[in-house]
Order: sequence, then structure tokens, then C-alpha cells
Amino acid sequence: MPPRPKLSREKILRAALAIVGEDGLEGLTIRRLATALGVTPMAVYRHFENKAEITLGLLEVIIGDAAPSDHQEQDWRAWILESFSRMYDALVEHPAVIPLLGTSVSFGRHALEQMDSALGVLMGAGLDAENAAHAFHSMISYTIGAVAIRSAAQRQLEDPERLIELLDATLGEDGGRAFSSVAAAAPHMGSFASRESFRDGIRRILDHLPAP
Amino acid sequence: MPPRPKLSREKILRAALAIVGEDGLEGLTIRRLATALGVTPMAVYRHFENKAEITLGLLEVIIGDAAPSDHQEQDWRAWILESFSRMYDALVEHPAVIPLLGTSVSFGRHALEQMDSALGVLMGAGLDAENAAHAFHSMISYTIGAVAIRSAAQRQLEDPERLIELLDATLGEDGGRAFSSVAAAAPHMGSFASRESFRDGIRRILDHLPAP
DNA sequence: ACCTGAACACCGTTCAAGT
DNA sequence: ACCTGAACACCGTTCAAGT
Repeated sequence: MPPRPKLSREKILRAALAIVGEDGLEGLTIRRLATALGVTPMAVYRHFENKAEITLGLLEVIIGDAAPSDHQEQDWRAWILESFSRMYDALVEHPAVIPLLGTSVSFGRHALEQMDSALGVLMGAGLDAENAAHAFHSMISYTIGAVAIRSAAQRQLEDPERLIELLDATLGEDGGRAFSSVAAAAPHMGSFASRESFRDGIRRILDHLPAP
Repeated sequence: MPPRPKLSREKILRAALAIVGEDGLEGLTIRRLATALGVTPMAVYRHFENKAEITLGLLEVIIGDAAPSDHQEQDWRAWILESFSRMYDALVEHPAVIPLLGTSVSFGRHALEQMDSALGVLMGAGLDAENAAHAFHSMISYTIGAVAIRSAAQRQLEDPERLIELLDATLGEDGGRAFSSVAAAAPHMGSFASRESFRDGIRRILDHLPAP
């Protein structure tokens, strides 16, 4: 009797997340997933209609694990900062799923919880519904963009010299000279991909909210 | 003699863009691309190493067409606003490529030109290299995030009632009540996906830059 | 009810060959 | 130099069947 614990959505998504962590989204294959689960490819279709439903499920699992609303800071600014920081951390830890954020995702339970809690905190702080919606939109846009930029540019920005090398490679020998402003700014670009810099950005948005 | 004008990177990318515009990134297939070009699949490999190189090329073509640096506003704030607005418009017009922004993209010529020009304008306005880099990072993050959110939520946000319906569908009959803050904010969320709202966001970032 | 096996209509890509 | 044709090792998904 081979140990064949029953399949479930949860178990499938966890296995999928592991595969994606190793080889990225394009490494995720129904057949490979089934093998990892010790099961036939078709067993997976008992729990998901198709592959797209699985990849969307990944986002939900990641947000759920991040628990961006599950904490208790008294100060509402601190609460918001913590909430978006958790979102940021979760996405940075699973860079492979970032492209999914640009997809026509429908809101899942966990994403909605985060949204509802954050809006509730903002409105509790005295913002009206419109300003709360606006603030949330600014911060979630910034979070997603920061994480996308970080993932897109990670290798280049880690080391300013690599960026210059890349310019030369892309543009020919005098790339560094032709793009003089980029060259001048390059030494400073790495730090903006950091977590602390992200948190500063959220703080800045909070500081410039319309007075409650 | 069938009209077989010679293949080129440019011609291949244009055809790929058309396919992606119709059926999205997953509709893009070397075989389909070749058929559209009246050519055998293998002919494409004379110009691109593999499919990934083609999809990355799409971003470059789109940014190139948007020409985000090709304008002459005297006021530097107006110049920056126009530049990021063009970026925004281009991405909104080609939502299918937005997921690529979260990919480990290397900088192409056109993306670098945009970056160099914007940094040059910011530094010309009196910002030092560090503050210019910071400002650019904020604005490009916001642009990408805004566009991703817009693309992810488009259908839901267009119509507040649809969002409530969706809540009910996702969460059971009393979804709208359980997520009361989302329900309260829903009527205001649609407008934040608009171009004007995006431009307001850029203006707000510009207004809060460290004084030059 | 849950899983399997075989099959279908596709993929990206390699290789040897044509002109 | 540039393109073709056939083949390889895969895909996601359907269908009919097993237990």
C-alpha cells in the first residue's frame, strides 16, 4: 500500500508553489505537478478546472500565508505600514508569481480581506470612503510596482558596475558615456530596491494623505 | 512568385504584437507567428534565439512606439508628467505585455533612453543624483503598479455593482455585508483606474520631491 | 466518488538537408 | 545566406474505462 493521502486543493497548491519556487512559472506543468504528488495528471482535474485556475490559486496561497491583516498595531499608520510590508515581503519571497499581478485576476478571499481591513483602518482614522479608496489604490499600486521593478532589475541594480557593463554590452563601447544620467544615478539605484526604501515610500504616502 | 518580402526582427515583432493584441501572450506561438508571416517556424529562429527573446522584444517595441522622451515641454514637471503619461498610455493599450514587467527583464535601448532622459531632466531641475534616482524609482514603480492594478481589476472596477456581485459570488450571499469597508469604498474605486487619476498621482509625487 | 490509461491536437526546438 | 521538412520530447486536456 503506497502512502497515497487524499488529494486536495490545498495540497495541490502547495506542491505547485514548491515547483514554481524552484523553476518559475514556466516550470509548472500539470504532468510534473502530478508526478510530485504521486498521482496521474488527471487526478488534478478533479480539483481544478484547468491550469489557469491553479496559477491564480498560487497568489491566494501566498497572500494567505503573508496574513497582511493579522496584526494589532494601535497606531493606524503603523498598522498600514505593517500590512503593506507583509505584502511586499511575501511577493519578494515568491518573485515568480509577480507576473500574475498584471493578469486579469479576480479577487480572492485573502486579497479581499487585506483590502477590507486596510480600508476599514483608513476610514477608522477619519478618512471618508473616497479618500480611503484613493489611499489604498496609491499604496497597493506602489507596492506592486516596487516589487515588479525589484524583480525585473534585481541582478542589474545589486551592483552598480554591472549596470555600466550592461550598458556597454547593450549599446556598444561608449554606452556608459552616451547614457550619462543613468551612469551618474547608477550608484544610487541599488538602495531603492531595498525593503527599507519601500517602507519609506509607504510612509511618504501616509504623510501626504488629506488630513482626516 | 509569392510575395515573400524578407524577414526581419522588426517585422517578426510587429506580427507578434498583433497576435498578442488579439489573443494575449499565451496566444503567441512560434508556429502561429510563422504562419502569419507566411514562413516556416524555423525561419523565425534565424532572427531570435528562442521564444523568450521575442516576448522581451515586444516590450521594447511598445516603449519605442510610445516615444516617452520625444517631446519638448519647457517646464520640467510638465516634461516628466508627459513622459510617464506616454508610458502609461502605451501599457494600457497593450495590457497583455504587462506581466512581462515583473519578469527579469534586461534593459533595452528604448527603456534606457526613457530612464536617461528622465534622470537628466530631474537633475537639470536641480536634484542631485540620489534624489533624481529616488524620484524616478517612485514614479516608475507607481506607473507599473497602476497599470497592473488597472489591468487586473478592469472589469470589476468599471462597475461598482459588479464588484458587489463578485463579492457575493466569491464569499456567499452576505459577501457585501461581511466586507463592509470594500462595499463602502466600491463606488469610488472605478475612477482611480482612470488616466486622469494616474496623472494626479504623478503630480502628487512631483509636488513632494525634496526641494531642488 | 475518485482515480487511471490511452489518445488528440498541439507546443518549442534540433538537425540534416535543400537552394 | 536563408529557408524548409521531418522528427523529438514534450505540453494541456478529453474521453472512456476501471475500482
